[in-house]
Amino acid sequence: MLRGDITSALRAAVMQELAEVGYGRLSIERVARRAGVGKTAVYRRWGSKLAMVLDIVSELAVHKMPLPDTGSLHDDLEILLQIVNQVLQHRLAAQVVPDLLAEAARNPQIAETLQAALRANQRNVADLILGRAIERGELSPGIDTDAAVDLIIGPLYWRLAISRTRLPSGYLPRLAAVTTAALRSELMSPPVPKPAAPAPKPAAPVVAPATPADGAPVTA
Amino acid sequence: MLRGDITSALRAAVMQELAEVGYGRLSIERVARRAGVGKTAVYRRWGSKLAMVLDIVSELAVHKMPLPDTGSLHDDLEILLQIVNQVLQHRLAAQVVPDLLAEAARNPQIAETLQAALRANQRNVADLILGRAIERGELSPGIDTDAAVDLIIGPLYWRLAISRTRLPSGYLPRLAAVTTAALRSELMSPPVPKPAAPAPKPAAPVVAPATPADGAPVTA
Amino acid sequence: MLRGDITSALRAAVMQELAEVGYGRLSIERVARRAGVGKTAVYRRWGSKLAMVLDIVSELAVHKMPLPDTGSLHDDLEILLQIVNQVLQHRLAAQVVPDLLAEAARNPQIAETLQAALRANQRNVADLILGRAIERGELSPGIDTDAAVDLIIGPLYWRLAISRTRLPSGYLPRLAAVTTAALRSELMSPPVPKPAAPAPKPAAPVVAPATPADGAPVTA
Amino acid sequence: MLRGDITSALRAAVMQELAEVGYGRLSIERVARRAGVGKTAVYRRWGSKLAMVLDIVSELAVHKMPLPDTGSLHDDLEILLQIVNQVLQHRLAAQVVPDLLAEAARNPQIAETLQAALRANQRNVADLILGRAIERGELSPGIDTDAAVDLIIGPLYWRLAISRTRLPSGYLPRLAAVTTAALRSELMSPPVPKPAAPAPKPAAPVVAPATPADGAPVTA
DNA sequence: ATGTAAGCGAGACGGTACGTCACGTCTTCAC
DNA sequence: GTGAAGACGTGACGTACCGTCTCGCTTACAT
Repeated sequence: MLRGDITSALRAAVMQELAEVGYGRLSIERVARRAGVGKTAVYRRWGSKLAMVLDIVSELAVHKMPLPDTGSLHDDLEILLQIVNQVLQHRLAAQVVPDLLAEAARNPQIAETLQAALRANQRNVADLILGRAIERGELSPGIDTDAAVDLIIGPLYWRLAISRTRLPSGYLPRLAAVTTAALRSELMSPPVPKPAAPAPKPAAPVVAPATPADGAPVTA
Repeated sequence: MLRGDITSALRAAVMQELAEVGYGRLSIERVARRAGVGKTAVYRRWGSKLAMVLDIVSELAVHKMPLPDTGSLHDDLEILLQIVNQVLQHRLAAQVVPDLLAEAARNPQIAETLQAALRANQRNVADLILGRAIERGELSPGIDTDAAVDLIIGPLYWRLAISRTRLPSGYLPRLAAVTTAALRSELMSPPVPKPAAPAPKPAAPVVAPATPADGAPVTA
Repeated sequence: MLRGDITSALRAAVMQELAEVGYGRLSIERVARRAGVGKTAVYRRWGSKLAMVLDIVSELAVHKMPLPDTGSLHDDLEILLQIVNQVLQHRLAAQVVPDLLAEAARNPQIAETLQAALRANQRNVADLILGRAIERGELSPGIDTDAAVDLIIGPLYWRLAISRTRLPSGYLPRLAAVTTAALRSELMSPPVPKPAAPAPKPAAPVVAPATPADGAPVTA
Repeated sequence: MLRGDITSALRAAVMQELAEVGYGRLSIERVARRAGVGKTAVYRRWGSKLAMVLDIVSELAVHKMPLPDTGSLHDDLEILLQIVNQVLQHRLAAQVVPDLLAEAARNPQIAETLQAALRANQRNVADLILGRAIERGELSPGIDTDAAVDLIIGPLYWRLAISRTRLPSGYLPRLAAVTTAALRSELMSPPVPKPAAPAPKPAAPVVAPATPADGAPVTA
């Protein structure tokens, strides 16, 4: 008969701790202390830090977000970007999301859970917005949907989670417009990756190994 | 008179620890043990974990990466994407970069150092590739260079560091081509954010608050 | 709520460490390791190495030893010498006692504790055995009890703790007999220190300063 | 060609350190610092802390002390006691001697060295004073010389090194007289350890095991 | 109404890491 | 070659948390 108020307090405490110190430094002890609760109360609910975080994060992600369906690719995209913007502006999410994504690179269970959450949640940008656009004939059926998702989400995620600089007014609509145009380009369909001004064979020699003695160059 | 070989061993150990456990869990003791060295050897070089990581990361980032200068925006972009791809494919970088970027959201010193590294290192994608393209007349002088950088880097970073799925053959050239086209679009210059198919004023009301009880929705 | 079994393990470990390396080299870390216990378990019980040793040694010393009371000075002495012999033959005591006594010359707290332990424990050879002998008329009431204690304990302690050579059979009874006779001698009562063959004032000139340049001669 | 002044300074420093912290805590570093000298200066002279201490202590002990030879056992003893008193009153010796003797119980090399020093130095109380007394007929040839040494040295050592209480005036002459009488007693010759008031065989049962659970009783 | 089960906090336990200090060893320079 | 200087690994310091585990206390359901 676990007490619900304690469970809620723990959930909130976990999110705050995740934001403040990240998954790596998150400790059961701090969570319990923050929730004003004994450590046993935590272990009675989840067997480990990982289980605890996975459970809480999964549950949160399930909070359905409204999927846009305006009938036009451009409008769908603009609304989607606004949603993403809104979510990632949230204090907690802005800290927790990149942290968990980074942790996912180390911990397969986290990666899996996040993937599952994304998938269950949206079924997805790709499958819905793009799918509908294809059905409407706005996009070519041959489009590489993975690459399309990169184009749609990538720039905004980079700006919000990495650069973390303010968006100038009009940024989101402009990004929506540019992305829409790019997606419509026939370049997005794999068969003919022929660039406008072809660089015959530029690649390998131009790029030096770039790997220093012992470590890896840190650059993005 | 610090011994160089020990310093190198420590540098390598720090990178490996960063990759394995992340900045949050990185401990001086483990670094020293991994490098086969006493803790004192670490403290003789850096006063704290933060100073150590900042120094090592800065130094690594300084390893100049060759900046493309082919004379055409498209070719520059393609080469740039190849470089980024190459760097982020590296085992260590793939783990360390997102981790440090997430940590940067918490630790201003890390944020600052990473920014400085990026800036010093490239002076930058924006200032060079874009600048030269503008000089050549390939891009409008009024272009929002911040947004342009988001467009260039965002999709590939998302794919390599977040989605972490394999790139299909032809991905990079296609991305370069699409991005080039998008940058050239008159949409990228702020004055006239008039989209092709304008969405009159859809924004705010469409998107619900989306903030659950205590936490934030986890979505990207 | 400290666990008694752990306290016991620590006590034993302290004694063994004291025997092996002495008070000077005794370290909390080794004690804990030897007891198969965390350092915290030690610090939860005693605040410092000194407090720990003092407590343990005090408690051990309190283990009442049976005080002889046979009705005759000689028998009391013989039994006392047997007790002392038995105690100092014990592996641990043989190492720990001289070590702590030497340390006591440096550390007043140790000196005090040892004195207190001795006093509380026996109330003492002087006050009891000698006292009863005086009451019985076996010894003169004017006897210098301090000197008497020196006579009683000194030879055996020297033999067991310093010379550390085996006792020949009959040693203890003989020592008891000789000591008894000496104590009974009228020489032991201060008023008349007149020796049999008095050496009027031989002392000073015969004995050279004997102090070398920088150190002191090591002799006993 | 090691510099003599530095060697002397080191010798003095070693003795002072021995007195202040004892052999266990004595460290090359402190010795060198105290002598105002580099650590290398020490290691060039002695290979280890043990070798250093052994060498210095041996050399000091060799400083011949004048052996009394007055022609009477009592006078010899009184002078001997005065010498011992004088030596053990010396600040350094009072600390160093018991410390090294305690350490000798752990370290065979120290034990051996001290024994050798004593032997070489005196050839000895036993062999000389007692020997001469036997030759003069003052003592029985059958006397247990080891036990005799215990009787001679033990009480004073106990008083000076263990009890460490002031000697009342007349203490040494009285002790010399009592000891002389005791040595002359026919009890000191093994064959007949018959005591005045014989306690047939009281020993074993009277004395309880006295060994507590885990440690050893600390008593002297 | 009482007994039993379970949630709860408190906190002792063995660990790990902290940042510092002292040490014995070894190497590098100045004389 | 003698000396000082100091970097090196080791190990201990006393503290702080951590995850685990064992306690009494209390609450609440079932008898």
